[in-house]
Amino acid sequence: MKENADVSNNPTALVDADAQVESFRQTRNNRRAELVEDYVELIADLIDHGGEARQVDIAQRLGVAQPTVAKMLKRLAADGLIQQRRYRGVFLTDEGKSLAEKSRERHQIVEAFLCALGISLETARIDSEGIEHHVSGETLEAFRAFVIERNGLADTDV
Amino acid sequence: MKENADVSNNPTALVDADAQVESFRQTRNNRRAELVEDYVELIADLIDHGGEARQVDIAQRLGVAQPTVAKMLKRLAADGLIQQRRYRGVFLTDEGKSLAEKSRERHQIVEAFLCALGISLETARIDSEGIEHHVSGETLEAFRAFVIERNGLADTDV
DNA sequence: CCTTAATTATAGCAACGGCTAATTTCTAGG
DNA sequence: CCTAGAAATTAGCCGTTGCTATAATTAAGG
Repeated sequence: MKENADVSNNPTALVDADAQVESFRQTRNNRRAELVEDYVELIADLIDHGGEARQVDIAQRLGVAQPTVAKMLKRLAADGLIQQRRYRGVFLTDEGKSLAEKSRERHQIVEAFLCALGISLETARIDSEGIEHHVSGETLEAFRAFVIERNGLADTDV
Repeated sequence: MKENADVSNNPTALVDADAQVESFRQTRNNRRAELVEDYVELIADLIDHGGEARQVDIAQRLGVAQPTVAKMLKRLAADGLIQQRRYRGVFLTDEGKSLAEKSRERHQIVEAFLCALGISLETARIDSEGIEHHVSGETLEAFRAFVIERNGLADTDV
C-alpha cells in the first residue's frame, strides 16, 4: 500500500495494482492458448469442407512453413486434441472437436458482432481473428445479444 | 484454385485462403507488438502518476520477474523508445511517448466501449487488455462512435 | 515393379519471453 | 565513513514458435 494510498480522491490514479497484474496474467495465459485454438478451429474447417487436414494445407492456410505445423501437431497430439497417423492427415479427437466447436462459435460471434457494428467484412475478419481469443464469457454474451438485437437473429444464427 | 473452385454456390465454403493467411499474419505481427505497447503504456502511467518507472515497479505491475523486465527494457532502449540510465529509472523518448499515448488512447476507447456495452468494469479491464492490440483503425473508430453515441461524450472524452 | 513427385518427419538454428541465482551498484541510516 | 538493504545487472537455463535443409515415406503413373 504505497502508491495506492490516495486513490480514492484522485480520479486519474493508477488502476489497482493487483487487478492490473491479473489482467496481464490473464492476457499472457490467453496468448498461450491462442495458437492451439487457431489450429483446431482450422483443422475442423478443413475436415468439414475438404474431408482431410494435411500438414501442407494447414501450413498454407496459416502462412507458416510445414515443419512449424508438424511441430505444433505433435503438441496437439500430446495434448489429446488430435490423432495423427504417420504420413496421413490429422483428425480431431472428441476433445479436439469440442474445443474447435467452441472456438468456431466464439469466432463467428465476434465477427458477426463487428459486422453488426458496421465494420467491413474484410476488417471484421482480420480483427476477429485477433480479438476472439481475448473475449471473456461475459463479453461474448454481450456481443451475442447485440448481434441478435441488431439483426433480429435472422442473419446469423449464433 | 483447388478447394475454392465452387465457392460461389456453397454458403459454408471456407473463407478465401489468401485472406485467411493475411489475417493470421496480421495477428502474429500484432502479437509481437503487444508487449512493447504494454510496456510503454505502463511506463507512461507510472511516470505520470509516480514520477518514475523503476524496474521493480514495472515488474510488480506486470506480474513478472524483474530480470524479465530488464531484458525487455534493453530491447525498448535499442528500439529507441526509452532511455535508460544505469541503476536509475527509465524514461520515454519522444517516440516512446508517442507510442504510449497512442496505446493509452486505444486502450481507453476499448475499455470504454466494453463498458458502454454493459460489461462490468472488472471484465472490461481484463478483456480490453487483451483486445486493444488487435483492434484496427476502422474498428477503433466504430468503437469510439458507439461510446459517444451511448454516453453523449460525457463520461469519456476520448 | 519402379521411378518420381508429393508429403511428412527430423535435425538444427534463432529470436523471444519467461525464470532463478549470483553479482554489482546505489542509497540511506547510524 | 561505512555498512545494510534495495535495486539493477549479468549469466545461464527452459519452453515456444518460427525458419531452412535434408531424409524418409507414401502414392501414383508408366
